[in-house]
Amino acid sequence: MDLATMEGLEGVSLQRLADELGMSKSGVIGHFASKEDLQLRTVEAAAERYREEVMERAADREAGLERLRALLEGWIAQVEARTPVGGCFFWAASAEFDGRPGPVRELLVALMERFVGLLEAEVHTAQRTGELRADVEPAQLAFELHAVAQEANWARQLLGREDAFERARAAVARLLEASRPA
Amino acid sequence: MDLATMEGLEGVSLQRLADELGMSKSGVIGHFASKEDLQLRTVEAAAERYREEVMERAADREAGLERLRALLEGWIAQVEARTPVGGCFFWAASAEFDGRPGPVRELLVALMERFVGLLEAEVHTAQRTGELRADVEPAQLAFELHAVAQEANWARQLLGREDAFERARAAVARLLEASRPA
DNA sequence: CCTACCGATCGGTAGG
DNA sequence: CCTACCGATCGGTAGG
Repeated sequence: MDLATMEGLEGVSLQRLADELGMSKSGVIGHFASKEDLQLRTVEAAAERYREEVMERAADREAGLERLRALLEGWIAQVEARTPVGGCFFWAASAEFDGRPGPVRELLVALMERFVGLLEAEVHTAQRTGELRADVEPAQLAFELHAVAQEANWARQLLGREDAFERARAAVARLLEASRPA
Repeated sequence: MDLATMEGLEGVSLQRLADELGMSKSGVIGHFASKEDLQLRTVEAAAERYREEVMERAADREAGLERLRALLEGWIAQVEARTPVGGCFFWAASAEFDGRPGPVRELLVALMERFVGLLEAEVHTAQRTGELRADVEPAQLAFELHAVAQEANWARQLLGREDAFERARAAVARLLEASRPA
């Protein structure tokens, strides 16, 4: 996961991975059916880590606005903890595979749709509890929340902006506040 | 540029480019000092196209809020015109090179800082003309505006969301409206 | 898990 | 602009 975030999933060659692990190339490939299989399992491992560190912790919080905040803060904190070395695995993988058809792209699409869908569902729940206004469009708010989180990763990884995650937190807080009932 | 946006700057091999152009590999390499030189010139060409299609057109508009809107609409329209084939060159190149030190990364950083700086400067101008409130922080607003534009590219290229650019336009309009004087 | 090997492709050079 | 070639590396296999 770390290698793939920095050098790309395609950039993790079997030999390179073998050197990193102190074993032979055939020793590595014995664990995977092919390089594509290695890539799929790497994406699955990143999804599992994300599920544990972000989704499960948020699931303990009350459904609605509180859980929505926990999902976003969990995402931000998790990526922040991985900077400057690598940053967000899914951001890097998205850009690498958005133009390459195949099972890796399809898996990434399914995972990202699930996460964006979770944000949308939590906005919807917060509307039912009256914590967010009914005239807010869940898909639009989820789009903007996800946008500022991804921007934080971009600004930190490419530009080295140390304040990127604080900017994302401020934007999330303002977006949610602007969506509250009068 | 088109090949690099889809397959990555590293993925454009000299042989691949030669095939595409119907010439020999040595014929291609004769025009460049090295593959890194080819990558640098590709980034420069993309920056030049961006300058012509977005920055120069916006420069004709009145400084302040109107020019800020023109910069953002120019960016959105330019990337929208290139989808679904490839999307935004700089988004793809950012993710590919954010973890690779060297002159290509440095060039990308300089270009992206210039563009974000231009947005910030235009916010500042709009504050001086009274079109935007003085208590708005230019760097924070520029962060959020840039975020929704990048998110549109991500949502369209990876998820195939046809409404991504309309969502970005709506978010830009709302962000600017929320920053106007009471 | 290993060594040894396959054909293909990589960036780049020599020489014209 | 070309052909011909260099050593290195790619994913993957054979055989143990």
